[in-house]
Order: sequence, then structure tokens, then C-alpha cells
Amino acid sequence: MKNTVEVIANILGNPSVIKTSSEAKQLHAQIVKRQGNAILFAKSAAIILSVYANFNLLRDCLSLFNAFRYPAPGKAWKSIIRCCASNGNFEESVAFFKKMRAAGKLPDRNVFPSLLKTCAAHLGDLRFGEAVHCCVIRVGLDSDLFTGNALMNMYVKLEPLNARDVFDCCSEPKWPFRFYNCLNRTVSSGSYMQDYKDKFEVVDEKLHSSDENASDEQMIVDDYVSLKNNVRRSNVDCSDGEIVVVGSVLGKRKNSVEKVFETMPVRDVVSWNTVIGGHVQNGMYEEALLTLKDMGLGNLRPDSYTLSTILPVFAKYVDVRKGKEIHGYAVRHGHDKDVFIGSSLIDMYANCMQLEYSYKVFGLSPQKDRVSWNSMIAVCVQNGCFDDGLRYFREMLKAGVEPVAFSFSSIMPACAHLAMLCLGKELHGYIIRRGFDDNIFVASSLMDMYAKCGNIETAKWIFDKMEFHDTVSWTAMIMAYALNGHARDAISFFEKMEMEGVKPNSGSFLAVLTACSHGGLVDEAQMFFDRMTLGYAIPPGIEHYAAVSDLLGRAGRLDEAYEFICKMHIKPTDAIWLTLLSACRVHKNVELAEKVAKEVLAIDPESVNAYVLLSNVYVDVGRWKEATKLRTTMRKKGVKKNEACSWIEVV
DNA sequence: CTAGGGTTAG
Repeated sequence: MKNTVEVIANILGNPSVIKTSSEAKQLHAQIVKRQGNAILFAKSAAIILSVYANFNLLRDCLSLFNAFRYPAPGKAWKSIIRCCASNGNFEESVAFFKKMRAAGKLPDRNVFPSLLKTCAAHLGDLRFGEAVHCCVIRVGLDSDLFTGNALMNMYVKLEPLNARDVFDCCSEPKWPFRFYNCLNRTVSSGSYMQDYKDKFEVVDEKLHSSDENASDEQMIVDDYVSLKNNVRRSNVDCSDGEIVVVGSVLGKRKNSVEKVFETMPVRDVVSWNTVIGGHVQNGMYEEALLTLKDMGLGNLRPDSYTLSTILPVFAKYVDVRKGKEIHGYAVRHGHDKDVFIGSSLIDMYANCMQLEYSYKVFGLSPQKDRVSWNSMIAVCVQNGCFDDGLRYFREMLKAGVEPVAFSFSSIMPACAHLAMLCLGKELHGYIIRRGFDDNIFVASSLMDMYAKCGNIETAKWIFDKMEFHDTVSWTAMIMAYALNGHARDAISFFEKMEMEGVKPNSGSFLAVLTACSHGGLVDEAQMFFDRMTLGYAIPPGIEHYAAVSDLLGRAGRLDEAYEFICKMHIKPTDAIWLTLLSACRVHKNVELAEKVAKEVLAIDPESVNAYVLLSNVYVDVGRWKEATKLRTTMRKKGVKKNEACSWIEVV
């Protein structure tokens, strides 16, 4: 008897000897059998509680905790808060923290990390997180390493949500926002950049002459001011009509992450990784790289977390050389088997148009998890390798990895592009059985698939069933109408979307412009184009220009189309000119056709289409000599027509 | 005795 008590006391003195939850329960049972002394019970119960918390046994923790007489001892509080947090019971965790404060117990260094994790995962409540930060300072734990790391993580997760309000970011960048996005990258030169340079100079003058009547340009002034304030290292170079922004422009005022970081007396790899990750998440890539450099200047070596955090930066920069350097570093330091790094590498190589390397990395990774499979599927589909995407999807199923919502929204565009309605429907069935059909990503991709397969009713049915519509799901519906020739429906849906307060983005405008293009609605298209560029300040992409110029051309407004293309702020592609060229053929405008063909050949001297189309124009107006001459030139140059092919699905 | 990471839709 006495022996047992001694054993129990020994174990309680060194609880780390308990290796399994069943041992913990045995110990608990022995204590319950012998309880009599309330104080002794309280002491041992707190220890058992922390052991239960280590094994993540929430129910046992709760029943044990509730048996305490109020107020429970300090050790019990931190165990229960930790256990609730790691079980995902965030509200309860916070509630216990509040009760603990009310009971006058001082939280210590073990409480805050789990509590802050709760704040971060609980999403959204930055104010509460800040309150906890205040509490940290008040109890004098702001110099604690783990607490500091947890604080930074909390700010990384919660502060961007706030920053978004500040900038009122619609999902698309506004024109001046292009500057924010062209970090370390040359922006294509063109009239638009020159325009902006001029405007900025005008505004600059206005600002310095403190002319108060600049209201008509207020928006530009505002953006200009914020831009100027945001550029920290004076690295906007407008010298030759090209604007190159080197370095982060979003790194305006210091954010809380940086503030916490700077006040930390001791930092470890986790601290650095958290700051780097925060920068990456906020799109502050240059800051992230600088921080990485600073980290190397100290005695800290990047670990596998660091590498998988920094790789997306090179994916965004499309800098495969730097990405490979990281890959090499990972191999040299034995991190190349890490699944997280593997997934980042797959994505990075694919973004840098080196899909072959993505395949290799994936093939060589010893353990493949859900994310690496899904990354592989996504990059295949995004790069147009639909068959490979489908193959990987099937292989994933064969490997026994359960598809998630992510998998379906990644694979569905493959069905859409290949117009494989049968497979799409099969997957739709799977999606419904798994209950993924209320996922907004999955639903949007399904709508797109049905629309591309001509099944507009089902697309509408899915749209109506969704409880919440975002820009993408609205856009998918507009595109569904557009692709199937319902131009007016597409337009009215666009207007409905605006009325519901959902901001259209560049994709939505592409959809509505496509609708106009298919419906021959020239004036409407121009109106929408202006609304996009002037009203919403969304910079048009090549597809928007293509839709409008194609429409103008087909309506016979050839000179307007030509003017329109010449005024583009990005370099026209040969494809854009070719659509105009074929419009010239339809409307038998030889002079313009010659001019346009010259433009195409300047971009692609071997362009078969330019030769063929121009010679067809000559044929159509009966200028046989010129047509023959052109065909001869073609043959001399060795330009050959490509063979065309198409396919259908046989059911 | 507590903290950090990767992939989606038009």
C-alpha cells in the first residue's frame, strides 16, 4: 500500500515518464481510489490534467477541470486553455482565458502561445488579438521568444484583413495599383505608361503649387500621394518612359509584425520564418527577400520552413534561376524530401514554364500527400496539359488519396476545355456524394464546365442553388450566357451583379465583352470597355482589347479598330492583328489589309496566316497578280500551312 | 513546455 503511494508520488514528480494515454488514465484511477485529502487531490489533479492535455484528451480534461473548486490552480488553467486550442475549440479556449483573468490568475509564458494561436485561427478578431497583446505587455512577457513568435503569427493572419479595408482593394488592381504589382519587374512600355508619367508630373506640380482646385483629378492625387508615401527606397525609375519599381511599395508604415519583431530581444528561426512568411502573404516580396538576407547575416541557417515560404516568391517573379538555387540549397541540406518544399517547387517550376521539372520533382518525391497531388493536377491543367491532369487525378484516386474540393475545382477546367461533358457529369456526381457542391470554387468551375459544353440550364441551376455568389460565380454565369449566344441575358446578369453590390473584375468584363462580341453589340461593348477602364480603373488585358477590336472589325468599322489597336497600352500580339486582317478580308479593304499584314509580319515574319489572309484579300478583289506573288514569296521563304485538327467526344 | 509552412474557379 505504502509502496503504491510512493510510486504515484514519484510519477507525479516527473510526469514525463507517462508515455501513453492509458498509463495516464491508470494513474488517474489510482489517485481517485486514494483521494481523501482535498489539497493533495488538487495538486495531483492539476498534474494529471496537464498530462491529459499533452495527449489531447479534451473530454477528460474538461471533466477533471470541472471537478476543481473555484478558482482552479494556475497550472490547471493553462492546461485546459491549451487543450481546447489544440482541439479546435477556440471559443472555449478564449472563454477559459477570460475566466482565468477574472479569477485573478496571472497567465504565464505557456498560456499565450496557444491562446494567440486561437486568435489567429479563430479568424477576424484582430481587436481581441490586440487585447491579448496588451495583456502580454502588462504581465511583462513581451520579451518572451515563444510569445513573440505567436504574436507575430497572429498579426500575419489577422492584419492583412484590415489592410484590405484600408486600400479598398477590389479583387483587381486599379491602374495605379499596377505599380504595386510590378515589383522588380519591367512593365511593358507603351503609351499608357507615358500617359501616367505625364499625369504624375502634372499632379506633382499641382501638389507643390498647393493648388486646391485639383478635385477633378482627386483620385489620381490620392493614389499618387499614397504611392509616394509607399515607396520607401525611392526606387521608381521613370527615366525613359518605362516605369520600373524595384523593391516593395506596399512596405509603407511598419506593420505590427515588424514592430513585434524589432522589439524581440531574442529571435530564432521561427521568428525569422514568421516575418518572411508575413511579407510573402502580403505580396511584399522584396521585403521577404531582404529579410531572408538579413537572416543569413545572423548565424541562422534557413530551414525547410524558410525554403517553402520563399519559393512562391520566385514563382511570382518567374525567376527560375533563383528558384533553382533554392532547390539546390534544399538538396544540399537534405530538405528535398520535404513534401512542403516539393509542392512549392512543383508550383514554382510550372509558373516559370518549366513543367518538365514539375513532373520530375513530383516523380522523385518519396511521399506524396494530398497537397502535392493536387498541386500537380492544378499545374497540369493550368498549363493546358489536360490529359496529364486527368491522368494524375486518376492516379491520385488509385493511390488512395481522397480528393478534396480543391481537387475538383482544379480538374474541372480540363473537362471544360476538352468539352468532356460525360466525365464532367461523372465528377459532378462524385462531388454531390462528397458534399463538395456547396463549395464556391467547385460550383463555379462546374458552371463553367456545363457552359462550355453548351448546357446552360444546368449552369443556371447550379447558380440558383448557391447560397452566396461572389464575383467569380457571377462571372461564370455571365460567361455561360455569353458563350451560348445569349448576349442580352449576359448583359442583364452583369447589371444584376452590380446591383447586388458585387464588384466586377477584369474577368467579368471579359465575359460581358465576349457577350457583346458574339451578339454584334458594338456600342455596348465600347460602353463596357470604358466602364471598365474609366469607371472601375481596371487595366485592360490583351483579351479585352481582342474582344473589342474583333467586334469593331466584324462590324466593318475597320479604321476605328485599327486606331483602337494602335492606342493599346500593351504591345499588340499577332493574334489581335490577324483578327483585324480577317475582318479586312470580309470587308474587302485592301489598303488596310496590307498595313495590318505588315504589322503581323513585324511580330512573326513566318506568319502563315498573314500571308494566306492577305493573298485571299487580293483574290477576293480580283488582284490575282499580287496574290500569286505573295504565294511565291511564301514558298520561297518556306512558310507552310499548318495542318489543322479537331476532335469530338464519341459517347 | 508553449510558436511557424505548400496547392484551387472565369
